[in-house]
Order: sequence, then C-alpha cells, then structure tokens
Amino acid sequence: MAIRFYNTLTRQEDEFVPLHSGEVRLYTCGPTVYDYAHIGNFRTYLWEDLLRRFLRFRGYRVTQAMNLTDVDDKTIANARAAGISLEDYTRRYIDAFFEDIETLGIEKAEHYPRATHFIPDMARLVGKLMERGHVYESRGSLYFKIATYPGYGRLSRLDTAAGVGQARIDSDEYERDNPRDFAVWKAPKDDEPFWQTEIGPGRPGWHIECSAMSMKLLGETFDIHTGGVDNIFPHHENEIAQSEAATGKPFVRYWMHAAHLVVDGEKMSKSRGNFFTLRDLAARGYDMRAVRYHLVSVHYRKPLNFTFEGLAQSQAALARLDDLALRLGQFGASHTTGTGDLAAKARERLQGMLEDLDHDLNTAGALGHLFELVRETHTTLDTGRFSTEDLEAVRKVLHAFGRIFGIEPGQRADLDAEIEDLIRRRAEARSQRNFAESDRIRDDLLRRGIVLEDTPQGVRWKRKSA
RNA sequence: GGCGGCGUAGCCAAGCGGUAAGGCAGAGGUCUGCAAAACCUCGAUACAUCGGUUCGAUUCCGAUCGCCGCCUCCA
Repeated sequence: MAIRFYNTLTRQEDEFVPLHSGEVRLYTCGPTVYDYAHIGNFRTYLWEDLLRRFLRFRGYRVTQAMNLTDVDDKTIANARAAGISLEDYTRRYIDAFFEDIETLGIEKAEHYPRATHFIPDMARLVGKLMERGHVYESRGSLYFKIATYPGYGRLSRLDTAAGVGQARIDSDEYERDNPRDFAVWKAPKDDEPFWQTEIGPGRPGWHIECSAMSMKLLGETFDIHTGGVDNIFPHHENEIAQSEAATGKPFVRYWMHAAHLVVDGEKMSKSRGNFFTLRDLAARGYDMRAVRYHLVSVHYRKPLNFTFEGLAQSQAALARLDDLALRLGQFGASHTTGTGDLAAKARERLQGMLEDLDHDLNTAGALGHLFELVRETHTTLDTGRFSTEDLEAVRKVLHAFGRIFGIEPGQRADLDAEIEDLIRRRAEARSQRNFAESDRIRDDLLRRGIVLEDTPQGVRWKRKSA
C-alpha cells in the first residue's frame, strides 16, 4: 500500500516516492523566536512530528531540518525594546521552544539551523541570483524580480499579473518595480544589526533564510517542505522562486500545509484573550499528553476548533487507552485458554490504522480502528479466554500507536513508598473484609490523586486525570 | 474584488458513488462488598439548503446560505 500525501503544488493526493530510496529529507518551517510559541504553532509542529514519526515507522530514514528565525523585524524591535542584544533576546525564546517540544514529546530534528548562523550562505545565494539577473537594487536593498521567474505563482495560484492594492504600494517604504517583488537582502540601518558579507552589508530577507538553509542541509532538491497554510503565500512561493532561479533545479517535491487552529471559532489573538501557550494550559492543570492527543487527533488539513470541552473529551479518550494498557500490564507470562482470535483482530486493526495513515495521515480514521480494538480486547479479556499471543498482539498495536502518535499508553510515574504502603495496607484490610478501613484508605488515596480499581487480578492504580 | 477551505448526531470527528467508523457526554442493564474500570443495549430514515448527473449521492456537478483562512508579518 503506497503512502499518499496531499501536495499543495498539485492540489491533489500524490503517491509519495522519495528522491533517494529509503530516505526522506524534510524541511519544516519553524518558529520566529520573538515570543513563546502558542498552541496554534504547536498544532503544526505536532503534525510535522507525526509525519516524521510515521515515515520512520514505515521504515524511512528521515533527515529533518527546522529553522529558527532569530533575526527579523519583530525580533529586532523586541530586543531593542527590551534593551538587550538580539542574541540575548532570542536565546530566551529558543530555550523556551526546546522546553516546550520536550514537554510535548516532539522528536528532535536532525538540524535546527538558526538564521544568524547561516548569513554567509544566504549572501552566497543572493550573489548567485545577482549573477543570473534575478535581482535589482533599490535604496541599498536587493529585490527579487518575479518577472524573471516564469513559474511564479504556481504554488499559491495567485494571479501575478494583477497587482495588489494601490494603498499597499504607496505606503511601502521601499521602491520596487512590481509590488510582489520581495527583498532578498535588506540595507543596513544604523539602529539595526547587520552583517558584512560578500554582497555588502545588510541583513537577510525572510524568505532567503529558508532557501539557503534548506538547500545547504538537505540538497538543492529535497522531498517534503511543510508549514502552516499561511506560509503558502508569500513565504513558500518566494522560496521556490529564489531557490529554483538560483539552481535551475526543482526545489521541493511535496509541499504540505497544515490548517489553522482557531479558538471558540475565532482566530487566536491576544486582544481577544483567547491566546494560549503551552505554559498557559499547564498552569490550568491540563495534561500535556492530552494536549498532544487532542491537537493530533483531527486531520491536519481541517481547521481545528480548540475548546476546553474538546480538550477534556480528548483527555477522557486518552484515559481509555491508558486503562487498557494498565489492564494488559496485569497479565503475566502464559495464558493459553484462548485461540488467538484476538491476535488476528489486532493485526487487522493495525493494518486498518496504517492504511488510514498512509492515506494523507488520516489520524482520526486510524484512531477509529484503534478504539475498535480497545473494545474487542476488553471483551475478550472479560471472557478469560485468551492466549499470550493475543496479549502480545494487542500490546504491539498499542506500542505502534505510541511510536507514531508520540503517546505511550499506560505511562505513569512511579509511586512513592508511602503510597505503596497504603495500597498494601488497604489490600490487607480488604482481604479481612474490613471494608470501612479499606474504603477510608481508598478515599485518602483519591485525595492524593491516586485512583484504585479492584480487579480479579488484584488492585490496579492510576493517577486521577484532571 | 481574487484565491482556497469548511458545514456529518448534544459535543468532537472519520467516511467521499451503493445506502452513516470511532471518541466524549447521556439513559437502562450486567459485573463488583461498595466503587471505579469494563461489557451489553439505546442515538442521525440521515450527512447546511435547493437543483442536476446517475439504476443509486453524504460522497460528483451547479447555485444559495453560513463560517473561516490567504491576498501585508503570521504555524
């Protein structure tokens, strides 16, 4: 079964075949480090992580680069407002970003290129464009002339002949031949950081950064480039233009874009008070595993309407997965009363999951198969007729889910000795049918956030979900 | 104005030509010392509306309504 991805370039699902057999080169547009990333950003990063994990699960070696934009108008302005250097300012948010992706269980990419570390490469790329006649100068800045690149507008399907509004042109501080021409190199200003390079002093335009770093790390043509839908134009369109104009080669083979997250049906914005970072959700007591589950459970090309009710629903769904894993953990080595029917079902459900994921990462569909298996497993376990093979097969599916979705079911921190002792004492009381005492201990543990469940295999504990 | 997306049960959400997966919430029941968990049963004559194509449409085409995004920095 072939993997198919929706390709923004072709506007259809294309079969995925990497350039180099067995290897995928992936560039995921990363954060501009001027502030904490918000859950909308993480919706995209989490989806990209799922893409990476899925490709790896399918046996590909993945080389991923995610850029950190540490020089642009906002970072410069904010650093100045804070009265510190650009580097000191951005380091704060770079550190926060890495903490956040750790919190969410996002796998580390192979490369996290920082724009300020690749200035010579960008200058070299601009130099190449100059040689080839794609660039003109205006007031010390260098602009890409889109009229010199015939393919311009293919990705975003914008009509380049039609100009943008007159007001836009008049208000612009730079002079350009065509309002859609864009800066590849910005003239130095006294109060802004700039670099001395082979093409003169200045700082890079936004788009040139991704072109230079992606081609340097992944090759002039690579497999997948991702980002949010808002990046389609102008960012990705411009990347294509300058990259292909410089090399004469196709830049990216599959362009994939994630739809936005909205909150209560509205765009997230600080002024509306519906702007959330990961830290905001953690402060409200939400489980980060549930946040991950929630943001990844909706198909990436559909807008995700974030609500706290929805997050609570995801938390409950995830608890069901955790409960099954915990129940499976109660069974030991050998069970041979069954026929292996459950194992067959497990293989079938895993197959279904993978087929849905093959189909443009249909996570919601895949979860449907998984929960079918959850019910089938409980039902079989209730009958008591199952084999070790059955248990192993289900565990394997849960583990596959864990690897791909980045959430291992049944994960829980260990208990401290005092809690363990209380559980033991309750079991003793209960075995003596001293229910008053056992219930008292159970209530006490519940107050400490530990839920006990009595089963034929003995007592099972878990942490109370928020 | 141009381009693109979305509208499926109380909520979330798959399916996308053959008669509606899954999750959450809810009701009843089984099990349990009691709970919890789990299991069983119950929910859309129906997929925004109206037309069209088809033997047959939620699924294709057109129109309408509603919501959202992009066209300027943005995941």
